[in-house]
Amino acid sequence: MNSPSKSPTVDEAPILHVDLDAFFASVEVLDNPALQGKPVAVGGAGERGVIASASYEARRYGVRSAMPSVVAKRACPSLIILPGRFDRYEVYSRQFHDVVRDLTPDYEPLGLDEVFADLRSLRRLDVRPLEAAATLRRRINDELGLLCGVGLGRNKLFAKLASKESKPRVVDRGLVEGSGVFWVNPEQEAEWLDVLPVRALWGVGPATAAKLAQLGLTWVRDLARVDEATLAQHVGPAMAAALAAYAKGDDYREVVVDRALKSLGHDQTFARSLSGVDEVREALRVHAGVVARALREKDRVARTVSVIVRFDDLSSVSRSQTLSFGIDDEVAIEAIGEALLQSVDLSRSVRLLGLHASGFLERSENQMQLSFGIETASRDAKAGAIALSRGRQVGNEALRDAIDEVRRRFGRTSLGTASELREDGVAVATQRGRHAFGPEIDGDEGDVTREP
DNA sequence: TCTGGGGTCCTAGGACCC
DNA sequence: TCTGGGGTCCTAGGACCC
Repeated sequence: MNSPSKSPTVDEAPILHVDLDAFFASVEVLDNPALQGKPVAVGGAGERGVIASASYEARRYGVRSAMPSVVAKRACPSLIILPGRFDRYEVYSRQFHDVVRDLTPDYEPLGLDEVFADLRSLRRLDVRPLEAAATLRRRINDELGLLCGVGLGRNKLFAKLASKESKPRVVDRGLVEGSGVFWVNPEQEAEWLDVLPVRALWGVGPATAAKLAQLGLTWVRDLARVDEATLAQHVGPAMAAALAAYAKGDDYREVVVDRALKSLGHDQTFARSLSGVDEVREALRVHAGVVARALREKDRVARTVSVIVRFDDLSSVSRSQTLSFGIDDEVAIEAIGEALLQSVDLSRSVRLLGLHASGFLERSENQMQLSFGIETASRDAKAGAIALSRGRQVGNEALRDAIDEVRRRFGRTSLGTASELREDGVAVATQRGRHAFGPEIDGDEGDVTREP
């Protein structure tokens, strides 16, 4: 479908998409050459593990990412499943971004192993997209030792489809080489869309595909014959608008440079489900440490804390609380988390516990929030400001008020833990000892030491 | 075969303000 | 006295992406 005689200009192929091949697994092979040529995967090896990345040798046996590890192991008994080493992948990811940045600063990462780039600012330099893509690919291979596919197109939709097309494919357990670089010529866009299942579109997963199937919509070309209002009744206005655009080959998503982080968190599925309040609380304490350290590392404070609990039947519930000020320390995050958990039925086995922070403020904004609180007499912010004036980052009083607020919302006598509340309704976390809310919290940047 | 962990975005309902 | 509509924020849940 490529027209080899023509080399598009930047205006004909403005968007580029790069996707590293089998990224995590490839890094593992680079770090341990003895793995070369073997079926390797990165993921959880336990009963509840899933595959995050699989080498092409593993893919020949049908191993795919998101596949449960037990299934993968059955498909490929010799599969070597390694735990993820995300610090390593981040090192490679940064090098990958460095190479892309040499081409253009107008790029947008997606996860660790993909980027979109907008080439239009290179117009005056007479950059030819196909040549630039080939150079990019060669450099990534030479300098990082990694293979990748590069796609070019009029927009993100076609650039991404093109990079996928450029990749090696498993056919009848054999590996078929990809072209490495692929461009969807605008004249051929319609032909492309004609043969594409809706499931191939960005944002169409199993649930949306099922809804569309009920409407008799299987192919992208089918989408062009329903009106957007009808579509919206089934998939919502935003999805309907996106699908209607994709069906015409349009995609209004821009390449967003420096997308701001909006939330961060930590989730863990336990090899053995937790049972009882004590086990869940202990896990929450560990989670709070992880989240707090991540916040401080990224120099953020968060106003909103959320917990998510998934039970053995895979149903889940979430609870969240937004404060008038931001926090970044484990004691505060844990305390809010504990208060939130009080309205969750912890008599059921807990398969997964998640703790998330969002609603970020800059540290300077947080100070303003706290100062402003004095004027508005907002209860928690005022208390926080008073505490701040004493040299503390967030005061005990502010936090206590925030926790009281959670209590008001859910009621004091929540499931499971009511008997463990102190009579004055303060400080859930003080159960474990003197560190929780006592005056010894001085809000410095160091970790609060805790008893084992 | 039975579903991870890092995230983003959307929706709907309720509270609150104007 | 009863009533409106729009905007914004918060919460809970769901879907999706890599």
